[in-house]
Amino acid sequence: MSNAVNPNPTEESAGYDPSQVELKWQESWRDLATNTVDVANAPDPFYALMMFPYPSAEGLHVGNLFAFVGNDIYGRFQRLQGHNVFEPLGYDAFGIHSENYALKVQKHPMDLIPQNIANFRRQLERAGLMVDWSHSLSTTDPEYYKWTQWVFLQLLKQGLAYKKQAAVNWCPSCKTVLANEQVIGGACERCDTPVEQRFLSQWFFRISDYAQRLLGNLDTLDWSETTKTAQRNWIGRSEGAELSFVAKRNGEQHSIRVFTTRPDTVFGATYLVLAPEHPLVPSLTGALYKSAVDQYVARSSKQDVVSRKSNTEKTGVFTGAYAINPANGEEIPIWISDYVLMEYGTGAIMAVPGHDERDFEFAKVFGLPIVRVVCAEGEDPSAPLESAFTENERGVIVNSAQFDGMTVATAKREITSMLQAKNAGKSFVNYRLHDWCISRQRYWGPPIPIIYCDEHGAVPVPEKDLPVLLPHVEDFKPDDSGVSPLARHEDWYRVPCPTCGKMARRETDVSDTFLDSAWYFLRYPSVGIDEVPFDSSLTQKWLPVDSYIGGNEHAVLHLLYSRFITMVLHDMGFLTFEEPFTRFRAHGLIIRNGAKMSKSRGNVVVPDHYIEKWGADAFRTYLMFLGPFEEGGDFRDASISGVKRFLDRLWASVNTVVDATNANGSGDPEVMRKLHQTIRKVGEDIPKLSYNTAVAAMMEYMNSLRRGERKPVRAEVESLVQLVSPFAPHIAEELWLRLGHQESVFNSRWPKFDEALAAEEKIDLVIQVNGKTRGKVS
RNA sequence: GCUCGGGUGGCGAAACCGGUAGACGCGAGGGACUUAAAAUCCCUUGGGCCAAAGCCCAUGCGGGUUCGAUCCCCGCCCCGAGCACCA
Repeated sequence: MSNAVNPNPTEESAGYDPSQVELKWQESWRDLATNTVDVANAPDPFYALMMFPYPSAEGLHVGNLFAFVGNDIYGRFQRLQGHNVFEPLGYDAFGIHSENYALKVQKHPMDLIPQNIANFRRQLERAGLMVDWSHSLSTTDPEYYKWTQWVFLQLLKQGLAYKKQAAVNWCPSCKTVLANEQVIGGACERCDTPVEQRFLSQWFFRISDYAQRLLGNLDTLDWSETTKTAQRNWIGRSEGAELSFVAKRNGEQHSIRVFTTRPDTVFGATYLVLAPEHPLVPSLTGALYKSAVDQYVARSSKQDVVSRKSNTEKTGVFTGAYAINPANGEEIPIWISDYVLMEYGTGAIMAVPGHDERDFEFAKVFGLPIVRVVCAEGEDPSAPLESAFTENERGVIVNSAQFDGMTVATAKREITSMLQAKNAGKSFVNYRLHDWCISRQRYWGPPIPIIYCDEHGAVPVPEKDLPVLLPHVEDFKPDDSGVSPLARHEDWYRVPCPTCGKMARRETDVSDTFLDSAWYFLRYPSVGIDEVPFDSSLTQKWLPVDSYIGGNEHAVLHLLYSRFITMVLHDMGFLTFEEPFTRFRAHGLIIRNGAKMSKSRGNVVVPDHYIEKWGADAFRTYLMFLGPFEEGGDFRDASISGVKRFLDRLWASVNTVVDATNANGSGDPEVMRKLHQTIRKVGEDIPKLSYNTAVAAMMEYMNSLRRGERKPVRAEVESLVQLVSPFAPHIAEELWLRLGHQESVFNSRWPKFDEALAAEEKIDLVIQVNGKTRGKVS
């Protein structure tokens, strides 16, 4: 006999060989369509959704798998509860990511993406997910993006899509426009290049019209609190007042509107500041000041956003003009400074240096008057301010005529109504949320379905002509002309006007990837239906999504955009609900050596060889055992052996039962009690996504099952197999079969626990003296 | 700066509603089996004092409330995430 023998005996019942078991069951699930749902006829639908991945060339990494497995466990558990669980999975394959990669390796994304998808599919199947592959999709399929274009046309129809010439964030490295939310600290979120300002004509969605609804509905959603907070911050509601200051110049009156959260301090407004881009700047600037103002405006428009926003010292110029403070009739100077942003509020502020740090700093630099209008109790109202007094909780109004002595809260209200009576102000709620710029001057996305005609302007492509196919062009490299590479392809670009038939031009921009992902969950149940984006009865049946799991990196953008699109489609009568995700939980991040996994850091861990070595079941269970699902953790392979040992013991215990001639006894009372406690514990933990403690509980049970020399009986192991099945589906399926069941364990029902049995039988009475434990009586 | 998380053994972590802190796993130490190793199985494992029974200390730091605090309150320190010249 040769020494190079296979360490694993091949005899069926002898040893546990994960890969043999797993491949066998994966094939069986495929053949028997175990994971496929009859979407039209499911009596008890449950939609368990996971955020779809971007199919990168590197393949699925353990961070992705961690999230998918977490969702899979939840889905399988719901199935064992008797629901018809729909767990679809597709690919978010458009976008700058794929395009940049394609450019780098000099291949066409239309060739690359299918390869990547095939690789992902292989990895996902190997991991044993309960995915219904008959309802998969890719955002790059024309039969999908046809409807993405349709969504755009619906927003256009509602007046919620509009085009404007706008200062946009331009990434000089990616050579494209970025949405505000893709600019992180003034730099491109993808390549960290400082972002510049450019003026381009862009398509926007009026998401800011929905700010209040998007904010208000959050209170009704069962979502991770962290995610809701992030959305609230992003929407950024500020309550205050909009005030008007009148300025005169060359006999003309100009009303300058400002937004403030502190109308109570208006008596302390000693000057106004306009953003350099403010439209009134030219008409307010006096002849003497023109060259200084022009210079300043030119300088700030050239400056990139990063350095402008991180300017430490206040800079600015005087316009030569004055305005009247509507509260006290005083003339106050009008300045220009880049610390006032055109994008927020009205692009102009009233400066109250006594009670705003930035205004204080500015006033110090330019020697402008600082007036105190709020005092802490007992303070001298005439004492000069050393710094801005911004605390308003215990402030009292001073130097403000009849409002003196009021609290800040009262003065806010009273002063606003006084100004309103003078027609110089009103209460106003301002939001930080900006309209969503969806134009991208790139190739790899769905073309925006618009045709420009000299006579008829921007004409929507008729719905019957959708999709506007993205042509397969060899030359898709962006340049810095500011127009999409598609503009260089005349045969695609020139097209007759749908209205008059004269030659016209296509819109050459493609839409933002976030639009692709803002409605994909509506499509899954209807995959394969050509006539509509989502069939109304299927949608009625499956949506809103019962459980959505995804990363918190999408807490703001993707989730906000999806909610917005859903609301719009609801308002148009396409949907009966206005919130797409009933329940959302953010999973934690799997990090490696203290850092997020990324190719550039070189710390990406691919699951393939772990699955090969330990098996998908052990790897899945290990990932869940690593730490709390909603917190994630550092990836170490250290304790995977413990999980594997647990599965080995499970295998051995169940096979002992299978091999025994008479294992049908009633079970050891102590063990049975523990079993029922475990059934209860695991059943409580899974819905809470407390997977690590569920695994611990099963391990604990395994320990008590094996105590002593005794052999387990059927009653002691049968439901354990069911408890394990969401985590380790293959081994569970195999053991279930060996226990003599004809049907899949996933067609069985989650075991019930016996209340009385599961209750603690012994009560430990702890004796404490002066709060210190002094012993116990059982 | 503001808003959320979080800080517990050598490590990952558990602890319901204020009631035996450290379940479960890894690692480490010891033992059984073995010619030997691997695998498997058993025991020990927060720190300290003690021959032992037992006692003391311990959940980032300092106070407080309570018969009793990892948990509640006040004041700090550190780590992570988000927002940020947002008026």
